[in-house]
Amino acid sequence: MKIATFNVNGVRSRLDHLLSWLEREAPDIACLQELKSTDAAFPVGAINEAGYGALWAGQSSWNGVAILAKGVDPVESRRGLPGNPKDTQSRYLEAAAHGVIVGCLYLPNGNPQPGPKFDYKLDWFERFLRHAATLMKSGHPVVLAGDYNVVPTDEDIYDPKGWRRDALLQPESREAYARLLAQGWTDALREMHPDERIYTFWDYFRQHWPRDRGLRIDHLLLSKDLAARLKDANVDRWVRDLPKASDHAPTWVELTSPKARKVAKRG
DNA sequence: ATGGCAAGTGTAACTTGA
Repeated sequence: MKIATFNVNGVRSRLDHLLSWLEREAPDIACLQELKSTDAAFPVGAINEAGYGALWAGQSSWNGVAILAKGVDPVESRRGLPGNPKDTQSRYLEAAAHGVIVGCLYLPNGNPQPGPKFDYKLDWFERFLRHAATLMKSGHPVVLAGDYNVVPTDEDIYDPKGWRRDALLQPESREAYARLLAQGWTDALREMHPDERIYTFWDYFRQHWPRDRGLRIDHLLLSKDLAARLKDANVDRWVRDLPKASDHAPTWVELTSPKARKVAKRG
């Protein structure tokens, strides 16, 4: 089973790319971020025609997350993080599909820092940490997939010095991510590729994509039982190479089938 | 320290992203 996350940077302007990617890679579950679309304008018809059920939490102009599931309708388990009813930004959606619970997140960017946007990022992160701990304790098979807007280590960026003041590399951001992993989550890409430089985002400036100057900020975190089923993880770089591409590439994990439960033999 | 590019809103020029 393949589970993917893709920051589309506008689901309507990227619809052709999204459909091409779904057709070619056929993920069983796909988490989308940065829809930049209202709920009413979300292209559910085209996604259904592509063979996917969908849940979405849109918002005018910015943010927005969606969960797609191949051949089934994902069953919503949560819309928005607990802990702050005043937060109206569409950044978290959670559902059950194909035997797993998937949390789709778009963690705030936080620039410029310091400032209110960075404060919001850290506050959102704390609420996410609390909810992630609850999910971990539940014992369910869970994947937390999305755009975390955190470069976990200096091995996850082409030039840490050039970005040292950026919100994505701040000690507070990295420490929060480390605390998340300390709950017992497995960073699937890093687990599969412990010594490789792997990027999921290349900004639009200074020809960073052709020069492969990227950042690893889109992550899939697996609960313990799912980590035991981890078979492969990687980045669909070809999508980033399309004309008018999103600045992120789809990132995915492949899991083996859950171990068949032993059935008592008759007789 | 700043800007480079892109998308949305809305139709000029801003806000935001990372």
